[in-house]
Order: sequence, then structure tokens, then C-alpha cells
Amino acid sequence: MSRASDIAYGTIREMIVSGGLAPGDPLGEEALAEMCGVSRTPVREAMRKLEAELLIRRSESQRSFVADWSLDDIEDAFELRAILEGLAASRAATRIDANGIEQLKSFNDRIGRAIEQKPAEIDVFLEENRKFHTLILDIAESARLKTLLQTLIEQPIIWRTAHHYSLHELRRSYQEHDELISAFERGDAAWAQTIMAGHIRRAFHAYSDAHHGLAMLEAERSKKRA
Amino acid sequence: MSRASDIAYGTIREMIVSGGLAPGDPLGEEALAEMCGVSRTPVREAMRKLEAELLIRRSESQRSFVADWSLDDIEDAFELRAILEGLAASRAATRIDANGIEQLKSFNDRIGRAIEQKPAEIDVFLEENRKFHTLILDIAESARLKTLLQTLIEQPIIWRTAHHYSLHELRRSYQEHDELISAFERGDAAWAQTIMAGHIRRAFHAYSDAHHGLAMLEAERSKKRA
DNA sequence: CTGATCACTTTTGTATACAATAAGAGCAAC
DNA sequence: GTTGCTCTTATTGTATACAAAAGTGATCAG
Repeated sequence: MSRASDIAYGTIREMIVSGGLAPGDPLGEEALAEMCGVSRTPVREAMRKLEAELLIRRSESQRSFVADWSLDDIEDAFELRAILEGLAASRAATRIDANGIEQLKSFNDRIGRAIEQKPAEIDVFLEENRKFHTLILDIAESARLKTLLQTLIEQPIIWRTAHHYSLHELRRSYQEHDELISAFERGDAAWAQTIMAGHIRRAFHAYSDAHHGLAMLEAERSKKRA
Repeated sequence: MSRASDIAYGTIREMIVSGGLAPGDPLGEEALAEMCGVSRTPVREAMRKLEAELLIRRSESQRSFVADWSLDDIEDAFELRAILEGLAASRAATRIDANGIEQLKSFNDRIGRAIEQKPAEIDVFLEENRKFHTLILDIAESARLKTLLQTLIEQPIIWRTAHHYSLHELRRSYQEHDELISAFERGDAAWAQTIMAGHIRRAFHAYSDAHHGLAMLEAERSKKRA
């Protein structure tokens, strides 16, 4: 993260994700360049990337705005991630070796220890969790799948979910990882796929409950029916 | 396609896809800029896009080369497309209305007429086929899914497959579209999903047979086993 | 007061110059 | 002959200047 375009990417992304910029806010290249302390060139590059990740929306006249994510959009992102990570798990199950399983176990061990601390070490959980999922994606051996998933995963809400996990949910997550490892040990692709898909869907519901609440969710549903 | 960056994108892409540039060939920004008749700035933008589509590979020192697609890579692309278009079909089945079904029927009617000409009008087939799949993707109402699929679909081999279809395969494709419409009329998401996934997988095998031949395919397989 | 046109301002697109960095060639030491 | 070094050269990254396009607002006719 030392190149100017990376600085621009990180800075702009952070401002969008943190809420410093509200959905719908216009994003002028010049203004962003000044904020980031770089020129327009790297800012443009960063903006194209953020646009591909759907954090930025462009009007037909090529002007850029902060995208607004409805709950439906977020559900979309999780749905896609569930399917694609499920595929990754399925592919990994037929390709993983003893060494890979060993590594996964070690990541999940650290996750297990982190969540049993008082208070639970969420940052450790997040980091080891990321390593866990990334390793599976590598073992799946599909450059395309990796590219697609990374643009999804780099998105705002998805990895932050765990900050709102209850201890029960953290333990559940740990337990699912363990089950996933069992599926890998048996080379059972179908099992691995379903566990992973469920694992991600659970993350969505945890997010949804925490951020919107069941009442609000129900309100959205009925609005949709109308 | 009038902006310089679009010209650059189209030109470079065409040179890669047509084989004017061989896999592994180095891609210097300056050289490409001269070929396209534009400056380096739009060329860089085009290259980033092509890199995201995996047509271009970048070394760790940021130099670019024409990517080489093994048969495995191509199978990957089709596998992902099968899953994602399957999801699109599934989502579309629960959202489509009478008007949408009418449009799909009209596209497929034109496909049916085009393939029964002597000789079959492949260009018409390709165009209507594209419209057919694009409409389903629109009806699926997922911006993310659309973005992901479009980067996959814009890729070289995938849409060219039909140029190698036999009349039998063209008819089969027409028939599957028809079945898909039936699934939509019944709102049967699971059915729509499986037809679509099979539809794409069939396209892969048609491609694979035409370009590599069964013997070559078998050779790759045994090499992999070794 | 409404609507249209035209000039002006702002914003994006492209070209180019310059800076930083990595590859490659040539030379020296071993 | 090989290894390691430095200097040169080629390539990418960044900044800036300029061109093109789009938005904005004022003025004037109806």
C-alpha cells in the first residue's frame, strides 16, 4: 500500500465504508485527489476499481457518486458469496492434501482460542478467519473464481459482520470450520459445499439481525410484497 | 466505442483473441499505445480492464503479458458461468412477468428461424442468443450478479462456441431455451436453474470437442492423473 | 412568469513530461 | 566460467496541462 493509487483506493474506500461520505454524494476526481494528497491519475484508477466493486456508481454522463446499498443488495452479495465460496470448498475438497488440512486446523485452533478469551479477540478471529477462507480459495485452484470472490469479499459489510457476532455465533462459526475440515479429510465435495454455503448464509442473517433488526427486516419484506 | 479508452480496449482485446498476440507475449504500454493510435493513458485503463478479465497477466514487477488459457482455465470459466447463469435463471423464474416471457419467446423464435436457414445464420443466432441471456440476467435483478457475469461473458472463447456448433447442437440449444421458457411460465426456479446450468455445460463440451478433440482431451486427462 | 438560448464554469477525458523502479548488459573479481 | 556488481536502458507510475463534454445560470423573447 505505498503506491499512490493504492493510497487513493484505500482512502476513498474507507471514507465510503466508514460513512464519511453518504450514499448519493458526488465524487469529483479533483476533490478526491486533494483529499488523498495525490493527483487525479491514481484517483481515476482507484475509482474504476471501486466502481467494479459497486461501491461507486457512475451516471450516464460519467459522473461518479457513492452507491447506496439496500438490504437487498447486501443479501445479493452474500448470496453470491455463498454460492462461490461453496464452489471453492467443493473444489478444494477434491484437491486438498494433508499439509493443507494441517494449516486449516492451525488457523481454526487460533480462532478457537481467540474467541474464548475474555473479552473475545475479534481482530485475531477476523485475521485467522480470513486466512482460513483464503487458503481454501487457493487450494480450489481457479484463478477466475479467486478474482470474482475477491471483488466480492473486499466489500464493506461482509467482513465486518463478525464485530456484531455474539459469543454463541462465534462458537458456531468455529464449529462450522471444524466440520468443513472433516469434509475435507473425507474428500466429500458435496458436504464441504453445503457447509460452506450455510456458513455464509448464517453470516448474512447475523449481519441482518444486528444492523436492521427483525422488525425492520419484516417491514422491508412487506414493503416488497406490496 | 468512440472514446480513446474504448478503442484501446477493443483493439488490444481483438489482437489477443484473434491470436495476433500469442500467449506470453509482453505488452508494453508504449507499444500498445502506438498500435491503437492513442496515448498511454487510455491504454492503461484498457489494460486494467483486460487484466480483470484475465486476458492479461501481470508479473509481480507490474509488467504485463498475454495470458495463456489452458483447457482447465476454459473449463473453469464455463463452470463459473454455469453456476452464475443458473442462479440468474433461478432468480428470474420468480420475478419474470408475462411481458418478459413474451420477449424471450420472440428472441427464441428468431433463433429457431435463423438456424433453419440454409446455411444457418450463425450471426443472427449469436445476437438473439445474447439478447435472450441478457434479458434473463436483467430480470434476475442483481447488479452484482450482472457485473460478475459480464466480465465472464465478455471473454474470448465463450460466445464464439456457436461458430462450431453442428446443426444438431444448434437445434438442441433452441430446444433448451424453449424448455427454459416453460420453467419460467411455471415459475419453477429449480427447474430453470438446472436447465440453464446444463445448457452452459453443453456449450463447454461442444467447444472442447471442436477445439481440442476427444483424443487431446483424453491426453490432458491422463497427463493430469500422472 | 415560462421557456429557450448562449456564455461561462465545472468536470471528465487524453496527451505528454517527468520521476521512480526494474530489467539487462557489460565488466571485474574470483 | 561463473558470480556479483554497477551503469545503462527500458518500462511503469505520477503529475500536470490541455481538450472535450456536460452542467449551470443568466438573459431575453414570448
